[in-house]
Amino acid sequence: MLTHAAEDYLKSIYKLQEKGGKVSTGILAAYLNVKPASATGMIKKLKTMKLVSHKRYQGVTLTDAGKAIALEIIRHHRLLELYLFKALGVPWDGVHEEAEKLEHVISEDVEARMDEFLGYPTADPHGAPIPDKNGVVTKIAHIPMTDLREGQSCVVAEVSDSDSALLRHLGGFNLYPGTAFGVVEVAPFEGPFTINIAGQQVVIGREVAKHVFVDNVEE
Amino acid sequence: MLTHAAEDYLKSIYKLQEKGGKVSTGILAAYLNVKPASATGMIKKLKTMKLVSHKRYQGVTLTDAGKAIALEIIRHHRLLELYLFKALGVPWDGVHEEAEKLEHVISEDVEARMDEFLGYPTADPHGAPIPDKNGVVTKIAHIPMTDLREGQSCVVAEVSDSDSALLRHLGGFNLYPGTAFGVVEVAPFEGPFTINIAGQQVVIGREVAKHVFVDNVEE
DNA sequence: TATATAATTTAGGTATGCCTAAAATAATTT
DNA sequence: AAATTATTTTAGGCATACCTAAATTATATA
Repeated sequence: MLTHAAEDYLKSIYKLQEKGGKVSTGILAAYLNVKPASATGMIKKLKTMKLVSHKRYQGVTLTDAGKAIALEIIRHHRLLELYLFKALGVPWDGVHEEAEKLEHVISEDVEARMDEFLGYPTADPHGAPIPDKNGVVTKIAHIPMTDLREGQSCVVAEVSDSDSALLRHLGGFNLYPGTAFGVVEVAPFEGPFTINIAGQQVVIGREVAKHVFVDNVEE
Repeated sequence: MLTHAAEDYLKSIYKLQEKGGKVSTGILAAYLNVKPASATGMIKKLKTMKLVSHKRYQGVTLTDAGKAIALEIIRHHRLLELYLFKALGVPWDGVHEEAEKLEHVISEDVEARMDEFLGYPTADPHGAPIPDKNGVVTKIAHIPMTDLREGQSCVVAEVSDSDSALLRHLGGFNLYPGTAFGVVEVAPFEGPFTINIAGQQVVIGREVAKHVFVDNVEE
């Protein structure tokens, strides 16, 4: 069995790999809030377990085995988030932190029961895809909200998680995955968006909009 | 924040203290499946934190602060057991192991939500009392099933947890807390019990009966 | 190309929590 | 009371996973 720390490293490598670009020791360390030297140490250990491949100064890559574990942890995390949200009413800006601890200790049996309770969902409360039992992720390319123009309407697909202040802010506007809105006005010079959401007109700053992704864009 | 190991030690000291008798290093170590030397080390650490008092060769005692933490962990454990059982249908012989891991990571917020969902219960699936938020345990003295005589009827109050084979065995007879049964016959020479439970007549070995406690005994 | 800067790795140290083996202390038996 | 036995504690080790500081390697600049 892997340690929690090792699982966190694999998960982080996967996520950074997804974002594209090479996953250097430094980037990984920064992401995990540890020092580069610590990341080097763990990478060495994961390498002996054949979960990552790594050439000095060249960045890390997950092996198939490593990727499978990373996806398992991510599945735990996202199912837990959704379960906490739906079954226990934990606010969406709190589920991430909670799931971060639970993902390492939940059994496959309990996970399967939560999965069933939730009706085999495919996205967590932030809209991120939940890998299936076999580690298959169905990725859908979403449109950044910042690409929207005046007069367009759409549906929120996903928002960045892990910043709970941002999530509370978005929640205040009802900007949850599945919610539809229309763009009323885009201020010039890369300014804020005025949108019509649930009958309300609200202004969303550009920095905030960068963290929102949408689907079903129509004129 | 305490480590998981430290929490386990406090919980174990509490439970052993409950059973009566002095809690020696050796007994504590055996209970936790570690060597006596390891227990000595942790006791020393807990002592510097003023969570236990300890005089060399004299056994450990929880301080008020230590007892409060022990009860908090026990509350986590038992609420989790009941939640897993009622909300997710985890079989009662599996909830202990699962709760053992979760009790150290569950937040007070999630715990409060589970408590509410369960309607502020006072006993776990094995009939053990759940301490309240303030660490108050309402203990009820139960009667050992082995004290029962022919012709008496009663209601199962509590069974020992932590031995899942035993729990599966008892579950096979419907011998859950809350279930009523009557004693049909007690075999001589400290022999087995024949009981009438849910219309069925079943034989319960004495070694098994030792782990069952009952209430509401009537002739 | 040589040098300065940045990233990475190595080396050595800390804390936790377990271990074994030996020493110290207590309890029991003769 | 003395000797044996059992328990507890001390001493020293190991693995994990972090740290800092120094050495190495790569990259960018002059």
